[in-house]
Amino acid sequence: MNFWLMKSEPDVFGIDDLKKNKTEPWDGVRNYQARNFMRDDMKKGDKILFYHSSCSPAGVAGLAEVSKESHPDHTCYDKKNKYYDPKSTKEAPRWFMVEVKFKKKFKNLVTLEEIKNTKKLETMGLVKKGNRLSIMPVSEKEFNTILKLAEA
DNA sequence: GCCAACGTTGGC
DNA sequence: GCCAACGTTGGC
Repeated sequence: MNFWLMKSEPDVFGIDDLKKNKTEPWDGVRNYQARNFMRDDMKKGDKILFYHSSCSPAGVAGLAEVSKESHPDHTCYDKKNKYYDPKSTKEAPRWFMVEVKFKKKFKNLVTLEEIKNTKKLETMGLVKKGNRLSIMPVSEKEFNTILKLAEA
């Protein structure tokens, strides 16, 4: 079992949207490192911290889990789609995605500020300088610490 | 809207 | 393979 943090902009797709849709294909990821995590390491049932970025306040908004493992991201084949990539073909797909399932919305957002102020969480990729990945691994300890903060 | 940090692209 | 130019991310 692995643990992950996935970023999303709530103006575009937030925890409430996931709650409403129940599941969501995580399409549009066009970063190789993030793609590799989805393609190679994310397994069904893995737990996900759903993070709201580019908003105020930014922070972990709830929990999700992987409901479908890696499969090609179809949005790169569609010329009209903003994620269209002519270098990715059906024969040799370049981009992959997983499907995520809603688990829980936190009563209280665990804000980025709180995370920064928590000693146990200073190892998180999220708060390391220069890390702008939209998907990143989280340790079980970090995951549980976030849960505690959410319940506090 | 600004801007620092970083990834990607493309000419050489 | 280098590196300048450009695009994107994301907190503030």
